[in-house]
Amino acid sequence: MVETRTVRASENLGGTSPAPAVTRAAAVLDVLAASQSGRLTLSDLARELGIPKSSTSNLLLALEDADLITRQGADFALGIKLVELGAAYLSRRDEVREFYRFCEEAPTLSRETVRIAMLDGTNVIYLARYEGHPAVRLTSNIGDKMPVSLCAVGKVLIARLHDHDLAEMFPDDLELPVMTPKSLRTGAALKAQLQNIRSQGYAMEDEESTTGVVCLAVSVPTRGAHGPSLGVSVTALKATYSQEQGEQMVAELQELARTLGNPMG
Amino acid sequence: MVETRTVRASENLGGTSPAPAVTRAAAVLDVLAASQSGRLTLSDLARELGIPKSSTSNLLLALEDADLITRQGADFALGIKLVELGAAYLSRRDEVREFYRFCEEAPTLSRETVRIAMLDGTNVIYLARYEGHPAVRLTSNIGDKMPVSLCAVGKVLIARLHDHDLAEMFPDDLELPVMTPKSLRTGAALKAQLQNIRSQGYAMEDEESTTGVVCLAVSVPTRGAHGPSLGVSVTALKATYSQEQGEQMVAELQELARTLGNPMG
DNA sequence: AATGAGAGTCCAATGCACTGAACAGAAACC
DNA sequence: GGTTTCTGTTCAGTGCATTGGACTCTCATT
Repeated sequence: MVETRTVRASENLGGTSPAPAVTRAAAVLDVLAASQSGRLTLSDLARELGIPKSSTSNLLLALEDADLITRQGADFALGIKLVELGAAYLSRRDEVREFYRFCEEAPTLSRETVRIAMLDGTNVIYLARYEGHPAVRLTSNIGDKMPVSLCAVGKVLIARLHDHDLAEMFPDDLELPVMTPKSLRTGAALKAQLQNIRSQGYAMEDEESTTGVVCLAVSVPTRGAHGPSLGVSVTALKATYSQEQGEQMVAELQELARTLGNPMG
Repeated sequence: MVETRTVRASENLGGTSPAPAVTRAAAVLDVLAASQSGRLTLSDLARELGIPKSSTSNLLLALEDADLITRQGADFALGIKLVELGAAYLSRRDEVREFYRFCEEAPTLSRETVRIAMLDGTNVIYLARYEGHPAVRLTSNIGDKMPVSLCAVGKVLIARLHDHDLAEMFPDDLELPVMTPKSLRTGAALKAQLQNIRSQGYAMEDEESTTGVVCLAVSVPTRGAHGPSLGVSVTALKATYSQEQGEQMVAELQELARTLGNPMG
């Protein structure tokens, strides 16, 4: 945490930014979310954001007033209102409801750990998790972010993008985050897999984020003009994973994806 | 939705409000979260908030820029960033992690549906849910809000408050929200239960929010000076519920509460 | 076509939110 | 005790964000 980023009106190059206080307030939330302990003092935040303490004080008062942050003694932390707003977002996505319904009734998936995720830049965010049979106890929670290169859903979702976008997001020499010895290490390695994923219609992750764990994922056709990129995945233990079981799970995932893509549910 | 509330600097009576743009931006999020469809146009929002369209436009641009809202054609909706921030909040609460760990290992609770919630005004917000044996398929999700009068956790949490606070929050003649024939209907009825809850150390909900379902809840001792009011609850089917089973579950809930209240986990 | 009601955008004038510097309190150091 | 280095708060001046009204565009209705 050495770098100090300045959030000024001039930040958005190419145009003057409206409501700079809002932009800065959002930056406060980001900094709190990214901070190790989740608790920072006014001065910490002012330093981190590169804005005067007096201005920061005003921002924090307004944010606290709106319950978006809480004051804990001298420290500030994210507020419970954010959980509530996040839940409000999810409650509007009826894919989530349909996802649960489908998982409960699917012959194989109903006994597995299934997740639905959406693409957000070069990460995926998990929207819901179904745990039919918690053989695999996941550490990831709803709302958690994961680099696309490290999970099957991530790979299957970026496989939908155009090559020139991919080239921009993942230059050949880009160093990817590494979590296990099997993690993909460069943009080139990642892009090399995509053609294969496109032709077979699903993606696989083989111990790339967690040793001993494999994932299969399928992309959900975008419903409507403004929908996000969604994908569904199953997580299984490598030790008990078999080819036939994998094929069955992919088939059910594909049916789930079709169901979610269809506006009637 | 007839009433139009005006969000001006003078809103916070008793003092001028700093960073009014932030206060208004938070109001935008609230309105979107509260709206039926979750999608409103710029003009809708301007009307609802009682601020000029041009100002609203600026707010929305800034919010969109921060990913806190998304534009879907002419409509605006809550953004995925809120889910992410909500998850960041939860990830910092280590009570949640400990809650899961405890539930998995507890003899009885590990096979039940258990939740942890926190008090937020006259509502509780669910922070996590453990589903050991999904006999009871809950419709509530993490981040969902519930009036305290309708659930066991709510009742056990307000039982900790002082009488004068209770008198203010729940006047005798206050009409409470009703979801089943057994729901408590007035502030007086709610307060009448509290003395009993205090003396027995746990609260029960008997088909007050969902017919056929009972809940037991215990309050978690507040850890540290600035901690929120937390409670844990089990949900069971009334049909299969027995006295002995209830006693066992209360005992385990109390142990869970002690564990969570203890700073070492 | 013509009209009206809705949407969102634009821009100059202006009033208020931001800020810098000075201030005060707490804690840590020598 | 004195000094330094934190913390957060206060306030008057000023520069920029806000805003009202005019504008454009789209879509129904007559």
